[in-house]
Amino acid sequence: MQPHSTVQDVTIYTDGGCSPNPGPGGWAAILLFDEKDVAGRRKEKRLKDGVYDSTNNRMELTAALKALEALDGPARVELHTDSRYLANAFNQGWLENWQENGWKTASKKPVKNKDLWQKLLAAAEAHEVEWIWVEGHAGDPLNERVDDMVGQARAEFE
Amino acid sequence: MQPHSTVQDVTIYTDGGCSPNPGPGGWAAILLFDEKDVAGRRKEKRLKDGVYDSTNNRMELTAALKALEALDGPARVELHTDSRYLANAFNQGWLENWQENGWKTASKKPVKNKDLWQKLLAAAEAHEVEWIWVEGHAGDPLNERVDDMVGQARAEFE
RNA sequence: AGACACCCUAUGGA
DNA sequence: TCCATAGGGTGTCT
Repeated sequence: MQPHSTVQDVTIYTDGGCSPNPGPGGWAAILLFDEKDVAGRRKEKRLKDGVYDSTNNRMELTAALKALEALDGPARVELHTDSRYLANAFNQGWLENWQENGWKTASKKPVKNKDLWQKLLAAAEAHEVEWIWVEGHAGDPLNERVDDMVGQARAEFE
Repeated sequence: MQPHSTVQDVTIYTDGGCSPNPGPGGWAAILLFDEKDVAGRRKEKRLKDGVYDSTNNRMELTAALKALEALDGPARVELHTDSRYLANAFNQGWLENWQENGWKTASKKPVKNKDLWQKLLAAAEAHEVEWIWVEGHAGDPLNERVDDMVGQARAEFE
């Protein structure tokens, strides 16, 4: 046995959507762990679910939240999302500003989806998360898989 | 020939914008006269132009200025604008205050666009102008036309 | 603190 | 083409 860091590396792909927006929605996440299974394949977890009525952005946030909550212990995470809304909130310091300003946007209006943002902050705190924005139609096979899963999840709530 | 008043009635639609703001800008105006042409259609004048660098507010003011300057003789004018900046300057007495205070704002700072405001005052003096504020996306077809013209004008200066 | 306008970005859809 | 969900900013005034 080799010694190993207690921090695992995880790559996560997330997506979410509603049709129409707002309306029935779905989200999905694929977690790829560094650990291998007995066959030598990268361990993987897949999550998906839906709701009868939501918004595209809430589904994008939910996908990331559920993925982070599905981690067993502290992890170094690369989380891929096609949502600028989500990626910029972390990468452009939006969340820090909102927390300092009492959750008001730059135009002094209440930040939407505050409940999810706060859960997301709590869930991300335990880990070292890198938020990676990926262009919507970038052709990455993993992203196409997640997209399919969102459609499947959503279909059960139409 | 019928006798007619020397004062004509004119309805004017104006708009202006920059993209980005500040940046390349355009303005446009549609003037609808009461006179009919030989086909019995309301006579109409359309104006538009652009500049390489300006601000949204300067473009809104310019649209109104150029429209008033395009009138042949004294007129009763209904001028439609979606700019509160422009409409309030005339309707809320801002301009009167500025002239009395040596072109200082309520917070003692120099009024911006003084050059355009002064030309506008001069141009409006010859007429009886009613400044009508219209909500930006009110769905009025004439306003949509003017909006299109602004885009066209601006496009030549990008 | 308020208002209007001008935009910029991405996603989700019809 | 259109709309909705969301954010950032500037131009201007009271």
